[in-house]
Amino acid sequence: MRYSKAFLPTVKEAPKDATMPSHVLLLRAGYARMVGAGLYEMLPLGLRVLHKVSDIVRAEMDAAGAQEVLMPALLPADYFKETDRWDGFGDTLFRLQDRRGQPYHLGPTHEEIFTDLVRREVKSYRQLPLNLYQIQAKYRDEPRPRGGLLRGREFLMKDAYSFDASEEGALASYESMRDAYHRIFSRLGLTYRVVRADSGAMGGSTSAEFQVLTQTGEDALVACAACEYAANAEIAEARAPGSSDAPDPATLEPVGTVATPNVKTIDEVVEFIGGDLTAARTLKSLVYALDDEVVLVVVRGDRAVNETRLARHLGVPAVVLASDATVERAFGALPGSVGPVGFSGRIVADLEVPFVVNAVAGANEADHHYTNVNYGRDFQAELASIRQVVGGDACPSCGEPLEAYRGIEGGHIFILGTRYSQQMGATFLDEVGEAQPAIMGCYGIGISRLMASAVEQHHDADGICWPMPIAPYHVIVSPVGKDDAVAAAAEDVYRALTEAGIEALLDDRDERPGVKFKDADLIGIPLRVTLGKRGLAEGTAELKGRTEAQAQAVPLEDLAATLRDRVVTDGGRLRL
RNA sequence: CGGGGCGUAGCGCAGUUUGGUAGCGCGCACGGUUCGGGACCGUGAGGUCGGAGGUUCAAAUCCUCUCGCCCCGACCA
Repeated sequence: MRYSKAFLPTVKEAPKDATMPSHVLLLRAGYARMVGAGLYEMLPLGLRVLHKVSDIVRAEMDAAGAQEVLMPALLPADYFKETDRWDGFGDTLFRLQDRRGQPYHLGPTHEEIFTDLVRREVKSYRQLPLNLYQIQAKYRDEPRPRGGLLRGREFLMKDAYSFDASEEGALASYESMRDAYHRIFSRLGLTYRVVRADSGAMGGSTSAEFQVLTQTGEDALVACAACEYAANAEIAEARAPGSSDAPDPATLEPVGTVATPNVKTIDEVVEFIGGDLTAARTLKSLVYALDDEVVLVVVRGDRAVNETRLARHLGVPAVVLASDATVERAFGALPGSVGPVGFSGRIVADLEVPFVVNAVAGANEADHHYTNVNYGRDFQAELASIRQVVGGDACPSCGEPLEAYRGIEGGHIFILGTRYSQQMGATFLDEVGEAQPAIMGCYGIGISRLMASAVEQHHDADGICWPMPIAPYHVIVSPVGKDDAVAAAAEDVYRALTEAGIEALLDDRDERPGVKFKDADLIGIPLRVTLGKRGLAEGTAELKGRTEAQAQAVPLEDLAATLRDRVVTDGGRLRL
């Protein structure tokens, strides 16, 4: 492509609405334009990237035995009504009517339509397993679109649906997709983790999220640097202190009482008592109200309670802090003065609590705290892993420090079971002629979201730094200076690269070198070949990787071969 | 949906408090000088000030209503 002919509008200043790096850069570098909240136009460069991502996804899906189809985006309401999602999806569903007043919607996800197709066409176990997918726009009227292409109201998604005759088959389909996803995310050049998440209301079934690690993602994660452990912070746990850390009984001091007027928070306690007291040597006591009882929850003073884990431990959907009145009734003191010592009700303590020696805790009396409180001697509790994990905590699987990340959910796979097939009557006849509902799985990848995720992960102060496999072009050829010989040499190079199957962008604009370099960096093409009259006199061009500081001189006659090797090594695909 | 903020030239902004002929930078067009990291000089085009209604001799500015967008939160296959 010749830059002079390309529809490639770069801008110096970002629209003020854009805050995320990917949003700013994709707009500035001429990949996309916004037309409304969560609605984007894909310009030529952006579409090239989407195609590259799609091609990789398609190749790996096909290799895993899935078959591509294309379903309508505009769908009659009947299907969602069959599974109660017409109401269940709520305001997120884009609803519309045709001229006769018949209700339709734009597909936010396509379980029903695929299930319908299969129930009409699949009659026998001999036709299973079957895995169908599509790459298509999805529509969701999000309460709040944000982050540019990261959460739009229209977005490009690959969704696949597997149908199996048995549980084992469904698991095999799921595992095959999981393996394919690993290959896809690796090939895309993304740093990612497979993460267990709270399955929430959908509940119970096997699922995994493929999270692209970034500083700006919507989900908080922890991931181990040393092993494969990674989890959504909502459900993550840390390795509990070992028995070798157990307190020496000889060091336990007798319990004392201190007057702590108007001292409520842990920070205030630490400051008021002073000395060598730290928050880690206090106990934080929180009171949660269940239907028929109150539960005292104790964590180390510098920790936060993970309410998702607490709710799981208690076997309830969600937990709510008790009101001041409830707390006073149960403890004779208000929050800020409550503690486990002397409380006869249910106490749940985090696994770290037994290792806090001679702790300060609320005395269940206004304006008083106990000192030298020790678990076991002074109170007992159910022990459970209920604290919020933070970066630096020990990995539950290998003990090495966990790192805190934010992640962008780029893919999600799960086994659906028979929810849809049962409700919609998608059955097949098994070996003995009995009708059985197909066991389903579904597997999504946010194509346009991954494009933005890649930018979140691969950019610097000057612009985007595309991984080679999804870069819109492999190489940008930048002749500098007004010399005719340079321009001619650039044409030769461009032709040679194109013939070698390398996707090259020739910056043949009549612009100053600084402008060309700034645009090249902004656009983020992985390799740049600079031609100038100095190098030309020696028969060389400069080759510089987007993320490299130094350029290297390459003889012109070696250029095509050198670039070919480099493109292929970096995961690019030659167009031959 | 709750809280906050913003709509003025293609983009980024000033002007609104205190009503009085709509400005700046970038970009764009033309001419000239420049040419290895977003050059410089000159000339010029471009805006119903988000929309509707009202107050006033006069509204970007004051009042009412409305639409849109962004951020935080709630929500989220």
